[in-house]
Amino acid sequence: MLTLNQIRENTPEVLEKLKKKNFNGQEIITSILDTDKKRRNLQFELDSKQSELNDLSKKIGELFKTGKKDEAQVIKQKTIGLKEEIKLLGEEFDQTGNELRDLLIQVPNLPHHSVPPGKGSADNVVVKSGGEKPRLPEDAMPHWELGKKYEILDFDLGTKLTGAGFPLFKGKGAKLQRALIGFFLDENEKAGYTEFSPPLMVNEDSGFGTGQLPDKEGQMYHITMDNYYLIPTAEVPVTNIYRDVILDANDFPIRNTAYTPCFRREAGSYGKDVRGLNRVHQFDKVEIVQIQHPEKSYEALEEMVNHVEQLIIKLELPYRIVKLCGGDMSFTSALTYDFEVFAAAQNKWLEVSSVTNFESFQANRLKLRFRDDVTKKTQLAHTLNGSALALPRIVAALLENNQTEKGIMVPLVLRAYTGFDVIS
RNA sequence: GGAGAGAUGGCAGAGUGGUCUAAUGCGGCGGUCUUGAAAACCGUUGUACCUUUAGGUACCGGGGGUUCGAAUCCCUCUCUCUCCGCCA
Repeated sequence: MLTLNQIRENTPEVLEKLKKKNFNGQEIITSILDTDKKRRNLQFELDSKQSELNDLSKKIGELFKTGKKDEAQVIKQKTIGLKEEIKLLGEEFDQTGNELRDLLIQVPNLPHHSVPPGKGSADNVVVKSGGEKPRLPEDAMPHWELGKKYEILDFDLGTKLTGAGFPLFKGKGAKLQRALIGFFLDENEKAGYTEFSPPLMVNEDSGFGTGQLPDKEGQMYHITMDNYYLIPTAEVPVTNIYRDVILDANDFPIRNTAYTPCFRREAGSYGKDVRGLNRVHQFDKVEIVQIQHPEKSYEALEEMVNHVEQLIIKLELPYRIVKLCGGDMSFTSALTYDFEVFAAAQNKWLEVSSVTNFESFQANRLKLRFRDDVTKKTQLAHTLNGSALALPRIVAALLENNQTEKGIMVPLVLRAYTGFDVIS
């Protein structure tokens, strides 16, 4: 959520930036400014009346104390009309406040100046690539067939237990999952991230804080009986730790990491790259989150990008880093780098991480602030997050790229975690 | 699931209808003293919004109500603690 100050003080600039995100904000920004003005006028009126009533009440109190009941009765009469006015004004004020909020949450975050223009994924910019695409044997298989062949991955049983998109890993497949999680967490810890193991369900406030609610409500599994949501990413609990928090400037940087299963309904995406592990309803992911000083958040973003890149390099996967264009970025993002690895048997690039600086967009919803050392005033912090890394597509690429006549070779860095070198 | 108690500032903790503009203590910050530090003493110490020389309004777990006036009374929800039951 943008702040009113951002919109009030730089209206033309805001409109210009929104255009880059393919969002025509002219109409909504105008009504935000109007509604804001209206709300402020109402507040001034309401505050004045309230102040008047408070004065009268004090007087009545004094008169009662000194026994002048008749005079008190006279003043009491005066408060009747005033109270009615305050009630009506209060209702209008609250309503206007709600209208303003409803408008504000519809405006996407402003893109960073370096975000490339563009309408969709075709306009994203590959900023770096690395690793080598493997040469596969003649009879190379996609990962869903490899999973069957080596009995490590069973989609049919997952469907039996739950439904489509809930894969079941078994034997060395299950152990590979555990190895990857351990490897990622250890690497993140070495890079200065503190490990968390958060709740997998969150309440409405948390869903709102990181921006999943209300707009992406249909993408989360909702436990209606208790009004909880299954988390679509660890970002939600791990960032909401800092909801309604005022940090000290020297608390920065905060670096957190967490492994969690992630649950996504993926409504509306049926039939689009959904084979095998490419798109599933439940998957494992290790997430990194940073809370930073506004002046340092882009440094932090680069640091996170470098860190994620190192993880992929250590897994020996061919990859590319993509800077998302204005039209392809998420609603909440100011700047996003996607990481894609190449799954050779499918001949496809699969997104395995999305590293984003939200600037103060989430912080404003979260009321996540810090106290400025110099001015002693509170100010919104910046939040960032990224996957380090999401497992299923990494597994897909590992299985496909590392298949040999002898079986699937486990990357060197994982062998201490798996306890085996090859899946055969 | 049943019964009871409770939720007040960074923390502890008083306040049960009218200077509450929230006591007091601890902590934090500034100062005096000191070679320096500690102790002692003095001062200061929440958030947000409106208007801005100065003010004003709201906030005592959330929401609603009674009243001229609510931290205080009533209703309701959430959470915490104690005991019982069930259970990994």
